[in-house]
This record gives sequence, structure tokens and C-alpha cells, in this order.
Amino acid sequence: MKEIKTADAEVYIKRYELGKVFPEHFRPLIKVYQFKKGNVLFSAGEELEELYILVDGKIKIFTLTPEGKSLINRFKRPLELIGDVEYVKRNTVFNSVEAVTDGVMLAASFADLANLEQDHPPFTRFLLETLARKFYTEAHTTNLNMLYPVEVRLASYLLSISSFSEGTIFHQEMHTSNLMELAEWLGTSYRHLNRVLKKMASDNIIERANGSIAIKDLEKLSILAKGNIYE
Amino acid sequence: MKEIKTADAEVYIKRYELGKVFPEHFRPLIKVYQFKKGNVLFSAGEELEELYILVDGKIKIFTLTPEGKSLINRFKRPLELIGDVEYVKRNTVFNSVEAVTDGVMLAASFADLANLEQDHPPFTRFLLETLARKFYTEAHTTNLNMLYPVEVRLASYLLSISSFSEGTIFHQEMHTSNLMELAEWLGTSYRHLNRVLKKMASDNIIERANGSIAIKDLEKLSILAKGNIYE
DNA sequence: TGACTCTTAGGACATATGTCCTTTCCAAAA
DNA sequence: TTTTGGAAAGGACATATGTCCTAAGAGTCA
Repeated sequence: MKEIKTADAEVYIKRYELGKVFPEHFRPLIKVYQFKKGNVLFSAGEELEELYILVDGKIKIFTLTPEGKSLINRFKRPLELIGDVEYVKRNTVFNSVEAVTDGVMLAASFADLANLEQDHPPFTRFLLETLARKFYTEAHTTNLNMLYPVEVRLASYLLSISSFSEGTIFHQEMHTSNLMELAEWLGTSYRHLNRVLKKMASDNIIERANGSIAIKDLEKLSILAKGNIYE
Repeated sequence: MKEIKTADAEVYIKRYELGKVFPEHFRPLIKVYQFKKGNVLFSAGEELEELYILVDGKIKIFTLTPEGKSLINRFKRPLELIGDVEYVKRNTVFNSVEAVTDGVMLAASFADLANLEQDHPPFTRFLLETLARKFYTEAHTTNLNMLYPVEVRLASYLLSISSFSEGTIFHQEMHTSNLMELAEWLGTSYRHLNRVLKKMASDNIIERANGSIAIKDLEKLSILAKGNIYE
């Protein structure tokens, strides 16, 4: 990650309404970093000295086993804090982080933040609210993953990125750009995702044409998802 | 849950060093509740008005699917906050909670706590630290559950409650009192736990005699656990 | 003592999902 | 146009785990 000294954090602070969280006098202590697609931003076990705020781009958070193989993960878009738990607990990095697209992070040192906390309660509150949201999302996703098979999760996912109106189905932006990434997002293997997609296609719920997925039967999809919504 | 008006929260505040979190002037606002084994303390979807602190006893946190069957959970012992995420996010209860043993909770109303936050930053900090710990534990457990089969998790669990010294293996208190509870703790079915136990017994790693589990080969167990530690 | 219930134990079978491989397809590079 | 590499698609097989069921042993209560 490269620090961009010429860049101004102000733009992002305004865009994400962080004005109250970081008071005027603190702004000069905020750095701006740029990263490129594919960069390994943080590795598990690493010592962290700064708190990062993802303000542009997409990143992937994952865990590697000591055996090196399997991984679990989530994809994150702005606004997202990286290193918040590490800041509070003074732990080493827990999950590895990789850039999926080019992007930008703001950063502030743990030491500066600790000072900020002394005379500016809104920052502590901000951390608290962020963590509560993260915890909730994490718990929700975990439950979904453990309670339902891939088929249900896939249906939920497809629903979450689609909206139906006037006989037409609109797709919002997908969190993933291809099937392999989708498999990772769902926490399964590419092979298995394919299997499930095939089943849904043969059930006339979706249609696959040159790599894209089109929803044919929103109602069946809803039934399959059992009312679950991803994220 | 029954409020015990005669009980004094002071004992617990001292025992768990909560003095700095709840200043003198706030203490009268803290209530003491008692619960009995088997009580359903909170149900998913319920509206919460108070934050609870488990100070005595054991509880079970779980999720029921709308279909009513499967569940996932953790067991919690003091000191544990219940309703912290709900307080911060003002959500309805996410997981259901049931008493595994008799026990005691402290409680304070969301309204009072919101006031406390205004002039007493240490409470916000306490919430933050608690949530960070919870998040970390949750993420750790989730990773373990998703990355490793039951066999590995069981080995980790057995290791976590055992210590080896001078040729003897000591068992610390088990988190669970019987195999069915252990299956729940591990997030698997009783049937499957049994299968895995049988395998470990036939591999001479453990020995089963009238319902109890004795570790025969700590080294093999460690290898099986692959260095993972539960909790 | 007998009826009951809970826990332990495990057989039989089904399903979800992973791993390994092969083939096809398409787009970008040469 | 041909080559090449990644992505898509799926066959074959193995494994982890769930569901349903039966049965035996221990403790409890009438």
C-alpha cells in the first residue's frame, strides 16, 4: 500500500460523514493510502500499528489454515474499518486481507487514536457502533451458513441482488464478478456451486447463458430462500 | 426471571471488578435478577429494554430456524453481557437464551445506560472492549467450525479441558454435562459425535467407560487437534 | 418390583459437499 | 488465423454429516 501524500482525506470524510468522528484538529493525522488490485494488504499474524478505513474499492477478507488450503471469507466495500478489533484488543492481525479492485484507505495510528479517545468520546462511540454492526452481520452470516445448504444461500444471494418490478427483473451490481468468486463468497467450492446452479437451471428457476445468470422464476426462488436475506 | 429486591449488586460488582464501569451514583439503578435452570431467558425477536450481565450460572445461546428444527449455539459463563448489541443497535433480540443452570444476572435499563454514557466514558469503553472480545471469539469459533471437521474440533475441545502433568491427566470442568450437550457445543448431531468418539476410541486416543471420556494418548490427540485451541 | 424416562450406543441410509480430472468455450495475444 | 490461458461445465468418487430407528443400561418414581 502506498501513501499518497498529496491526497486529501477531506473528500472521503465528507462523503462518509465522518466529520463528527474525526474533529478538525485530528484531520492532519489521517493518512491516505492507495492500493492496487491483487495487493495483499494484511497477513494473519502481522503486527498492526494503524487503524484503516476502506473508503474506495473492494477487498476480500479470508483465513488460511496452517495446512495452507481452505479459506473462508467475506467481501467488503466502503465504509469498512480494518483493524478495529486489533486496535481495541492489541492483537495481531486475525484475518488476511487482499484487494479485489484498486482502492483507497484512510489510516490513523493507534497511538493518535488512543489520544483522540481521551478528549473525544464520539470516536469511541463510532468504534462501538461499527463493531456492533460487524458482530451482528457476522453472526447473521454464520447462522445462515451453518443452518442452510448452499442451495438456500445461493437463492438468498440471488434475491438480494435482484429487484422485480413491472414484469422485469433488474439485477443490481453483483458482489462478485465471476462464478469462482461467487463460490468463495458463498463459502463453498466452485464445483459444488456449479452443481447447485445446474439443479436450479433444470428446475427452471434460473437460466444460464454465456456465463451470466438470469432469474426466470422469482417466486420459486423466494420459496427456496425461505425468507432469508443475505447481508 | 425474578427480580430479587433484597439482593445487593455490590458483591458482584466487586467480584468482577466493575467498579470503574459503574460509578457509585449509578449503582442504585442496577437490578439483580435470579433465574432457574431451564428458564427461557430471552427469545429471538423480543424487544429488549435492559442490558444484562451474567454474573453467576451457565446459559445457552442458540438460534432456531423458522422451520423450528436446527440450532447453533454457544455456552456462556460469567462474566458475559447479554443485549449489548441490542443496546447499541436498538435491534430486537437476535439469539434465544436459555438457562443451563440456576444463576444470577445484573441488569440496567437502556435509558439509564444512555445517560451514563454521557458523563462516564469508561462505560462506553467497557462495552467496546466486551464487543471486541466477543467478535474475536465468535470469528475464531466460526473459523474453527467451518475449516475443520468434528473430529478436529472434538480433539481441540478435549485438549482445552485437560492438562497433563507428572504422568497424570487432569480434567478441568467440562463445559458440558453430557454427550448431547457436547454435541450441541460442537455444533453437530449427537449421532455424529458418537461416531467420532467411537473412532477415537478405536484409535486408542480415548477410552470410554460408563459415559465418561478418559484421554489415553495426549500426543495423538494434540496431533489430531492440529494446534487449535477451543476458546 | 415394574413402568418410565433419559442417556448411551450404534445400524442403515440419504444428502451435502469436497477433490480430482477432463472437456469445451471464448477472448485476448501472437 | 492460430495459439493459449482462464473460465465454465460436469463426470466420478470420497467423505463428513444428518435423519430415522432400535436397543440396552441406569436411575426415578409410583
